Amino acid sequence: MDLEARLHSTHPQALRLWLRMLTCTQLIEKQVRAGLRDEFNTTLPRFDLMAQLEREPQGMKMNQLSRRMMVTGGNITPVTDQLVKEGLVERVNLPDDRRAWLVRLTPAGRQLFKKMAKRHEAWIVHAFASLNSKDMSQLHALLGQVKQHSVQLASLESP
Amino acid sequence: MDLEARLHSTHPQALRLWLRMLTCTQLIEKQVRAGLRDEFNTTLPRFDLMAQLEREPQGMKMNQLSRRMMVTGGNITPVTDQLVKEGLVERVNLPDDRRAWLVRLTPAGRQLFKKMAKRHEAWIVHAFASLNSKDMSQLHALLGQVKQHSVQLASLESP
DNA sequence: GGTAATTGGTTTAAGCCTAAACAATATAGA
DNA sequence: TCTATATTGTTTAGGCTTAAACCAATTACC
Repeated sequence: MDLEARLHSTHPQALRLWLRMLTCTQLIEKQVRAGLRDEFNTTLPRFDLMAQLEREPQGMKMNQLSRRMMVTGGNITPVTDQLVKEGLVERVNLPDDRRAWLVRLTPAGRQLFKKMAKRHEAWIVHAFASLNSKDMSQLHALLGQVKQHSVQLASLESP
Repeated sequence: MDLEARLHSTHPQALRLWLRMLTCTQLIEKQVRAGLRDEFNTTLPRFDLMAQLEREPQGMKMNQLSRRMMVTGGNITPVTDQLVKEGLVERVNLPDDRRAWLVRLTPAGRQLFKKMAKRHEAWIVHAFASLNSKDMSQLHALLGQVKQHSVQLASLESP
């Protein structure tokens, strides 16, 4: 009873593969969102933003954040606003560029993120628990090919 | 410069795999959305709804639609409204249940969907063009395991 | 037959997302 | 220098999404 149900038997392999991949991603993503909501009263975009910042202790510009998170710039502003309001993130003035901010985790943000990341990791490990290590690296490699191809296409379109 | 960039080397295999899968899905989905917008001035949810209806010529109840599309019920109403306004879909009264509608494609909707489906299929085939047939069935099988596991988890949580 | 629980669809509030337009600042080149 | 162009972040309008509350109709069961 999911997306794959609509397939004609004549549809090509790629279409079946795509719908299955989409279903998997949606199922896992729903679980992660539900966990973040139920256990931490937060959302996936907020978690993702914090995850990016955790990797860059000196902070990141809004711009960098939107590229890393693969979302448009107009998205980062309200999510950052919310995290600032919660005291998890701060905006620092950049002396050499008065247009830009440097966004970084506060100590409270860093501390909370550690807890969230641990739970997040557990959910993901659980989601892929039916695969052994060899399966996972095979899947990783195959998706690597798909990703590389898609990235090339995307960069051709917007040079 | 994407989601995977934030990984520590110590993060487990499952997390790396998940982020790569997410990146792939997002890249392909963005291309599909852009295509639907640029070539047909429509959106992915509208296309998905029409795709479900195309499989069921006699029509579907709103309820069925939301389950198949894996979205909540409140979602189907405005998307259906829009498609009705465009004359692509119609709501038919159900004689034996006055609460429910039967939603089905109009002839115009069916005709347009055929064109869109053809293009959609081409985009997806293109997205997976870097994989040969054997790769694709391997990927399909691995994702099948992941899906089955996730579906079981989901059904345990909401019985 | 009559109440209770369920089901079908809609509405609401809140949040995320995009594309496009915008203002402020920075940079490059004549 | 001075102007054109690019970059940075924000805002806007429109649409999707969810959870929760809601109403109407149906079904189950006493």
